[in-house]
Amino acid sequence: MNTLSYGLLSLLTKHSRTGYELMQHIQPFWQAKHSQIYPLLALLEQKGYVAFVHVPQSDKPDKKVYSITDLGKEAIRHWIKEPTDDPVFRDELALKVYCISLVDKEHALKLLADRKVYYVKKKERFNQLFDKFKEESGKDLEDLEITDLQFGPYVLVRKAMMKVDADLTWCEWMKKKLH
Amino acid sequence: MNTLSYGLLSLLTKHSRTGYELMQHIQPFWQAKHSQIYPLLALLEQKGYVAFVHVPQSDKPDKKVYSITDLGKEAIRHWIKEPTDDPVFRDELALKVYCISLVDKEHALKLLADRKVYYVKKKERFNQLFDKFKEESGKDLEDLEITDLQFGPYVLVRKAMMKVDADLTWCEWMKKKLH
DNA sequence: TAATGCATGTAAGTAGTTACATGATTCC
DNA sequence: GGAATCATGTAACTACTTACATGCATTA
Repeated sequence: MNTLSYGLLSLLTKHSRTGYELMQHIQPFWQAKHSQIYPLLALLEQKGYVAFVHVPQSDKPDKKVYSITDLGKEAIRHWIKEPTDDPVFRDELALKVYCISLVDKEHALKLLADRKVYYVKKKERFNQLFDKFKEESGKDLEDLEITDLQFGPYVLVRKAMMKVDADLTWCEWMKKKLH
Repeated sequence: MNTLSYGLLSLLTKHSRTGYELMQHIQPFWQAKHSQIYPLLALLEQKGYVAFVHVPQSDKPDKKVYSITDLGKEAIRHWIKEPTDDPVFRDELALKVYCISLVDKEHALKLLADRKVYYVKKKERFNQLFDKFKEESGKDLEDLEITDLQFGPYVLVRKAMMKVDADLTWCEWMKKKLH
């Protein structure tokens, strides 16, 4: 069982989803393609950690809706208590910035401007997610308890928002430094 | 040529280093093991992007000190101008936090406390790096120009410091939420 | 009419990790 | 006496990406 497998189980604790939906919703936390997810779901099903129902559709392709089993929930509880891997962060931009003195100011500004566009889009997506949370849960988000299924996803959105703000602050700081 | 290969070239623009040193210094920007780096250095040497001198040592194992060639610098200038890959961030903690409602408050606090230790250590390392920069460059770090070889590494340390502060802020915020 | 979204899957390739291998020195 | 650091390398494995494959509906 690799980390992504546990990640898929984790997403299924909130509600049932198709492989396609899992692929979409895991993106903010773990970048994975459908070609990696579908075989893992088959393995999870073999092990009895998930179960699926086949749902035929007429306008769209048929789908498999996966749910987590009690065995799957047990596996998750065990996993959470084990030591956590250090986060892995790989950014080509950082490697380019390291040797930025090799190119002129214009190219450096282009590099930064492109990345800023990426961060701004990301921020918008998280803002939308945040608004969706506000709609879904009737009460004030700040009153969510750890026992609430929404708690985890909510605090993760807050984490992502804090980080993207730090990234944008750096972009602005850099722009000023380059005049 | 993969991204890590360009990363190695990038580190060599500052000064010559051994494979072992490259492995150590690329860690903050790109996590890679020596077993991945040594074969890539051999390829870079074959292509004429780097050159090495064999340095025998008596107390420690002999080493190969690599330098970037003019051809290597050309390759880097071309790479910087090409579109940059989106950053990849994979954090097992995020996946665990997603389904944190499955475990009790004590386990959640343990999870957070462990990660805080990791971030505090990281912050210390960056503070030390920052101090080393201050020593090395005679002038005020804020006066560094893009043409200065130190500029890139310096702004990256600042980026890392901003991000680790955001991470620690989130940890504190979480701790309060969990009482 | 070309692209995008929905929806699943496999095959082939690249990237990254873990383990094996060696050996002196230093630190606890 | 055992672990960590320096220093290089290869072998085997796992994880991840890209490409191939299908097909209908909607949108630009």
